[in-house]
Amino acid sequence: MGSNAMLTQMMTDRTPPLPPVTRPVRKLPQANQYAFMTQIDTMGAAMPFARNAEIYGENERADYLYKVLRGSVRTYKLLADGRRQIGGFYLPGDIFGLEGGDHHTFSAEAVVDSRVLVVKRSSVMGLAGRDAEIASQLWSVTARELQRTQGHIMLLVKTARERVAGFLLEMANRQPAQNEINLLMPRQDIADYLGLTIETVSRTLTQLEQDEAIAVPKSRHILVRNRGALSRMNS
Amino acid sequence: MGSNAMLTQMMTDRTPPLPPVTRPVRKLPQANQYAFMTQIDTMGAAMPFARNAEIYGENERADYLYKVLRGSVRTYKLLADGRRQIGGFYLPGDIFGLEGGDHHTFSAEAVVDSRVLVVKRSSVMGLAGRDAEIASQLWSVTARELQRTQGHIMLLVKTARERVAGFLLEMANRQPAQNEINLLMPRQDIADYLGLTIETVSRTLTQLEQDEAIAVPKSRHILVRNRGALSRMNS
DNA sequence: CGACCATTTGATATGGATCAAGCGATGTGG
DNA sequence: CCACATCGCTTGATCCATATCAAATGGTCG
Repeated sequence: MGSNAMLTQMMTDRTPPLPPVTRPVRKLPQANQYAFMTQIDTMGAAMPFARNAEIYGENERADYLYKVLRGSVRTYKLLADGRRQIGGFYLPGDIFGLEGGDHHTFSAEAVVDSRVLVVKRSSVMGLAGRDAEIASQLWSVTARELQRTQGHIMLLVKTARERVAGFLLEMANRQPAQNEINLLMPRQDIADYLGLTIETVSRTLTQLEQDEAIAVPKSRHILVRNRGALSRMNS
Repeated sequence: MGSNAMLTQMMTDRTPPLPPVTRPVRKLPQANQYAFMTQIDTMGAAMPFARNAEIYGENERADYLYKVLRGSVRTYKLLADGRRQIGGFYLPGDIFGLEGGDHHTFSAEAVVDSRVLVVKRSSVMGLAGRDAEIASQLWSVTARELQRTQGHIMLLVKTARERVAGFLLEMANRQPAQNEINLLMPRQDIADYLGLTIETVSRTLTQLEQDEAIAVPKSRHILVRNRGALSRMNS
């Protein structure tokens, strides 16, 4: 709630054109996402968010859309009894907050201190109305997000082992170093993403380590030792 | 696999313009979906599918998109060990098969004898490139599907009772008679949609009936007796 | 060093899966 | 029209994966 006022303020102090963003190169199915990103980069304002700071809240008006510049963002929803479901983790280059309705269905928070590009939704929609290329890229981003959530559904019906393995592969594929995962989020976030408890996540990681599928030199630093074994737990 | 050949054939025998489709009026967030539907109605061919017939298979090229005219369609994915996850149920007026990649990530089958409008994806994409209104509606359909899958995720992390209650509410909201649900699918489909077993679904329905939240005069015919009670199991 | 927070590990409880009948509709052939 | 096979659904008994409750360990920062 409070963040919307802050956003509006930030949006109006027209920050100078953004410096080129340095980010790890990520393999993406469609290369043209970069064009879209470059386009909207000039339309918004970069904003810093401290670790755990709210970016927007569930049920707020979805007047902006967002791109991670640095750090990481999680979207989530709270249930009546306090359970929390995380919808996704977003890394530099990822766009989030793009939803069908005019209100957000999830909340968004910074996982670590982060920098986020904030763009007025109406500007993007307006541009898409005039430029077919932008419209197509807007659709691509949304469709890719749809695919991601479908993959998330497939994770949630599996065993704990399979869920954790799937999560690790997903993360590994998004990191520059293919077999080295730097988790930016605590175990509780992983648990809430996978619909498990923190204890089960921890135990499962220990198991995977004992089975020599992974190594865990530090709790937030995981090495993939046997990708085949992890993959076999999927599909 | 086989269906693609059939589709191609159907698509080429240019069936005459479709007769106006009669369908129950459904409450939809965006009324303009109808415009989109009317537009694409003229672009494709109507095809019949028998109960359980495959409409397309996972990993096939996504060269077409589809709209249910009559009956019902389910999308699903099989896991290595034979488990089946249903991604969604589509009713008359619903569009399905619209995916980000160029290959389908789910398979689609008719739940009951159905009639489906089949439209070349490239035609719709081409039209969207020239007509901003169509492009916007294409985006809306995709974004709404994204919201649906997010709702599905929220279901999958709940208890059996909550999942079944959520499913019933979802179905009730899609039926013309708000408190009367005519299930077109067998219990196994419900189970595979909710990530439960058929036995658990059955037991849970019995429980809900004992708690007077619903009545089940026939196994495929459910009456919502206490919507509040069902809703309270959600959120 | 000590306080605090994140993570792991251990012991026990439980919701839903599994295994196994039973039951009620629907349809088919005699 | 009935006998009986089939299929979809329900109900019962038991088991097991993961949750819950509890405590120990480790890591970070003042």
